[in-house]
Amino acid sequence: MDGFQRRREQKKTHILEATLALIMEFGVQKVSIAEIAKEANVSQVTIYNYFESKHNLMHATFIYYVDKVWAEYEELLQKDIPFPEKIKQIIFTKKETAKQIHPDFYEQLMKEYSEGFHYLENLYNEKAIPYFIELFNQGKQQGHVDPDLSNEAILFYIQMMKEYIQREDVYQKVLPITEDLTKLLFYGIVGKRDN
Amino acid sequence: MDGFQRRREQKKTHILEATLALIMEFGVQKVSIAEIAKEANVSQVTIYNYFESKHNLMHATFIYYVDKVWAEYEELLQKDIPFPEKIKQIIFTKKETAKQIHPDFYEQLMKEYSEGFHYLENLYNEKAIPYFIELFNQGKQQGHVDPDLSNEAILFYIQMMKEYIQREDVYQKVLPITEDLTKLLFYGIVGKRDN
Amino acid sequence: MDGFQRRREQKKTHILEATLALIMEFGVQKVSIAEIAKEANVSQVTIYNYFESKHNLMHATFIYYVDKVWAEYEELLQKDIPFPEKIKQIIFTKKETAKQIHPDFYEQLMKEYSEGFHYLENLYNEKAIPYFIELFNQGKQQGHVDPDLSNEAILFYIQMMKEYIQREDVYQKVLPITEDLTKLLFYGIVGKRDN
Amino acid sequence: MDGFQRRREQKKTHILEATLALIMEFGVQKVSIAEIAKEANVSQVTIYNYFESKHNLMHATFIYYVDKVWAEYEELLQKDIPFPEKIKQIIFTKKETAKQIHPDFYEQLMKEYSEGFHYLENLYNEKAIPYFIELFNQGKQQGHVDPDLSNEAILFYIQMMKEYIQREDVYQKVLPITEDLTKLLFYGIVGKRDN
DNA sequence: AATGAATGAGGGTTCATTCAT
DNA sequence: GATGAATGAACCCTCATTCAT
Repeated sequence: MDGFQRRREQKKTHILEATLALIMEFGVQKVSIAEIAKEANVSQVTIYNYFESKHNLMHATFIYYVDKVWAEYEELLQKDIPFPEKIKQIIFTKKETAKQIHPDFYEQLMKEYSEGFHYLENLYNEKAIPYFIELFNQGKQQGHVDPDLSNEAILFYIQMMKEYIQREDVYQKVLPITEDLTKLLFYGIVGKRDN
Repeated sequence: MDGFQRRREQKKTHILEATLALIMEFGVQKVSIAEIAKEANVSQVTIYNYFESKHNLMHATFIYYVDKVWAEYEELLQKDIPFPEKIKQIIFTKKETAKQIHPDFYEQLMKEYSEGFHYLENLYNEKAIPYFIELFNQGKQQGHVDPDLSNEAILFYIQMMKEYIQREDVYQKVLPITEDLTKLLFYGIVGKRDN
Repeated sequence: MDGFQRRREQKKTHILEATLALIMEFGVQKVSIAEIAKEANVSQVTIYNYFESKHNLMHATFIYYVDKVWAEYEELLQKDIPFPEKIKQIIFTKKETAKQIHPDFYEQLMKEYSEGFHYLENLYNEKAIPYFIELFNQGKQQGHVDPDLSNEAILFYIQMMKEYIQREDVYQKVLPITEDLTKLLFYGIVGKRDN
Repeated sequence: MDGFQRRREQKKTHILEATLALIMEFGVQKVSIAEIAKEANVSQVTIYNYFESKHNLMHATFIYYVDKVWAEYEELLQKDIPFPEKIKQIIFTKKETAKQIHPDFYEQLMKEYSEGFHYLENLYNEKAIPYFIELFNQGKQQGHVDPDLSNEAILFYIQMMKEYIQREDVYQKVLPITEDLTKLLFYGIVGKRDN
């Protein structure tokens, strides 16, 4: 990649960062191209030169975001720590990237940007899922996980806790009850029967 | 309330229903006053005569919606059925009203319509919470619930499952794993230790 | 039609007149909605309330124009004057409406507004053509027209002269040679063989 | 002209060809500099380096076009064939160059590019007209043309038929009635009196 | 000399809101 | 009290043209 290309990529990234920041706070619809241009210190047309339309810009921003999240995630998955600790970290570690995520962002991802969504699903199915399956199977062998539970259900369950807990409006309430939530995760509402 | 007042209330309700229907499908931002007016078969100005601004209309619609949901909910809470069954119903019964709820709806509720949000919180704190506390306490006494768990944590947990499962994009995936999710709810990932 | 409807129609006509005037001078593309709004003393949005889009406005303007032209034309066709005189008037009478017609107008009619074009063709086929056929047949019987010529060819020929002569850039040159052009029309370049 | 100059001219011609092709299909207004640049495989700025503005580029393209048309035309005029045959060819021969001409092209020529127009008129007056005058005079002497008709009128007449017939929307209709149109050209609507 | 990048001005369109009847 | 009509502001997008390399 020559100097031109590199500068171009840098600027693109710059615009994507600005877009992401604004989108996460205000949502896709409330952010105008004019605002993005201002935030990124470029003219509106420059954005069009790079991304052709608001739709495309949003699509590209999604991809950019997903890649970023995945990069952070992967690191955690590779860590060599005991099973229960890893599960706890997966659920309760609030990722930098997800901090200020705006619900509208996901909504748009689902409804209007199906391409972006497929990209996400692909990544998920081909990289994340296989890893989790392996993780759960290990957990079952080591006696940390009820072997009668389907991996799908466990994955769903963990995904649920993770996503819900990261919702900005919810996160505040989680902190004081983290310990109890961990217990609920492992032993349910019936609780541990340690006899 | 005289005839005039009653007619006025009817018309208001009519507008609120139309607004709610549109909002739930398309979200607050994508629905214009013109569309609401058309759906409700009134002129735009009539809406302004009743609600003064789009903001106010949305606020009123939230209140209207929350009351409606609560009415449905209350019924379930009063039912005289065993504890585990009631918990399952609370979580897995998909309410009519919530069926097609649009994420944007909650978002707006949180961010822009704090008054509406406070109304919701009030209702929740003063009516729902006390009932749940009572319910959990009973559960603890009957041995269905680990007495060491805080009520806040259990409530949070149940709320989480309920809300997450009712997300339209999620609901489809839940059906085949309902049994396992129930087990997870009661016994956690470690599973039942029935010895 | 009540007062409201009538006022509405008047305003519509007003906008159509303004549009027509501007279009004829500058062409469809060079005229902006903003300019039309100014010319008609309404806001841009009012135009959208009536016509929904620029495309629709142009379409309506075409219909309006065609009807207008036809009304003028019909009058001439009904006149009770001798055949040669009528032909000459048809060709050389410059109609008020056609005075400042802009080529772009026809072009758009052809290319983008096919509905409008079909309207025009219908009118032509069902009203104008039958009259001409009748006229030419009379002309042939009275010895004014070569009976071997097809009516289609004659009609084409007359249409050609009429249209070409009314082109603004051409009209100026026609005046001094009107007499000769009449001779050419009736006798061709070979000229009259009055023996 | 040295090598630099020659390359420069080639590039200019290349741009002119691209411009002409696009203009003829879409009209002056619908073609953007960006499109021309793409079609000609140069950057937009290169076009500005050569032609300074869109206006100038269009002007140059007109000149280029006119010269091209004239070159084709001249060939026909020089042919040594009988008078009636030559007239017919002049009118009915559809030139390659004119095949896909866009009405907008003429319009712009008339309204905005008066310089280009003068160039055309000059060419016409100084090269074409004298030739036609000579041709018609020969025609008159040979008895093919009514000697009472002014050369201006005949020229106008032929020009009219030629231009009208070459209009793309018209050309289709001409073919089946070519024979009759020829008769009309030579003998008018009254027809040949061959007694 | 040639290019990629950037831009100000303007176009069509939509929307929440007000005016006038 | 209810309505049709009207509007200013804002939005997405395009284009001829200039800047910087």
